[in-house]
Amino acid sequence: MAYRTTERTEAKLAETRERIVTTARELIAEGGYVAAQIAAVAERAGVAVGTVYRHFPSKSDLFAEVFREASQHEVDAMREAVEATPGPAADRIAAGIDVFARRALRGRRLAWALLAEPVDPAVEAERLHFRHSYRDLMAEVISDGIEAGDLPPQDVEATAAALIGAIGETMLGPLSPTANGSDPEALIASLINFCTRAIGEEP
Amino acid sequence: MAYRTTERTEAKLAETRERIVTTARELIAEGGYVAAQIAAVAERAGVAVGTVYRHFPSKSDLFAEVFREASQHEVDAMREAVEATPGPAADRIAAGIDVFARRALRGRRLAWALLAEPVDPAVEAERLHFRHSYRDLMAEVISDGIEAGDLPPQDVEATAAALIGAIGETMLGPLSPTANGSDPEALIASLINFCTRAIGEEP
DNA sequence: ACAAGAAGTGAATCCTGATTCACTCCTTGG
DNA sequence: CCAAGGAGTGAATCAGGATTCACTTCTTGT
Repeated sequence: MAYRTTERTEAKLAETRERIVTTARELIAEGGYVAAQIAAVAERAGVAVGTVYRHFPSKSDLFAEVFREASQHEVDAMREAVEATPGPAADRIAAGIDVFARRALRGRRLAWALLAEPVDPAVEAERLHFRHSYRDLMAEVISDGIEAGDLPPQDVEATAAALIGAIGETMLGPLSPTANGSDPEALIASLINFCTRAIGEEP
Repeated sequence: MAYRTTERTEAKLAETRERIVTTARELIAEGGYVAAQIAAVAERAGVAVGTVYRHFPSKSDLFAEVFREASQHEVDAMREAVEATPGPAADRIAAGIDVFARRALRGRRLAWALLAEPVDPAVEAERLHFRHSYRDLMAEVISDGIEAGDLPPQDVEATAAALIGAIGETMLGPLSPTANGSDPEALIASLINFCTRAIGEEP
């Protein structure tokens, strides 16, 4: 045996892999899944098609990873906002939505891809996980609010799911007024009002 | 000239066309767009593939029609419920949601396909129209409510969009508790509570 | 019964990408 | 410098469906 990958080589490998993932995310952010063919990723990343397959067994696997990283990032941001906010449940949820909304406004395409654009089953599984995280985060805060007496009793899961739907539709859905350049600040304010009322708090 | 289609022939033509559309809708209701290949539609409808193309220039056109009919039907049902309900805006919206929710529970697959499953652009245009109709219906009622002093002033469009999102997610989305057999009645009640609060009415 | 004009048929073709793999190029340890 | 063990390459292959079209089978009016 005369060849065994050394640390330097490993690093180069990892770098290439990373570049592929990053490129894939960029392409999705620009044109959604349709624009993210393996050939396109390879070209933009400066490698051959075969190289992509040396790092990922299939397209699904590559995109599952892209998805996982990107969504984790989003959820972390929202969680951080929620946890950094003191006060009653309504305020904490408002803070979370605010962060979500602003992040979604930059990078609509990517946000939409993460939240709603259809993909193959393997990637869909990642999305489900992602949505669950969002919902659980909301549900947790609402539960606390109910216990503290800030919010009326309610089906926490259902409320949380409905909140996710409302947020997604308002910011990213086909009905979203953000599509036609209306004032984003006003939209965010409306959304927060809506959600605040919806959980049972007077705005 | 020795042949000109007669009334009887026309009728047979129309019947075949109708059968194709109906079959396509059934297939979507059973397995979504993936299950609705032209070949499958043709076979189930008892015609040859070529015949489908004699009636519709392309797959998109066929499904756009399926879509248009089905969604019109849904919106009509909701509109009817809203218009048949007297009283304050909150009650009317609750009635609309109730109808939507119950219809969605039967035929989840079709409802999801209509509302959210990804499709090609031509069909997507129909969906947009469909969602707009829903939103406008909600928006109209909310506006009336505000004018009548039943509801607080708010961005009507944004509220309506958020409602659609909340309803869709709750009843059909991947987070929907309906997926795992929880009590549908309770879910509908929660949803209506949520929406009622969200538009600014005490439940 | 016949010819013209349509409608029906489905095997063959096309298209769009994902996936493979025989071959070339590097790295490494001896 | 050499041979072994990977890593990189991209043209060729596959696959899944939509779409076509040369040919067959009705229908109708004379």
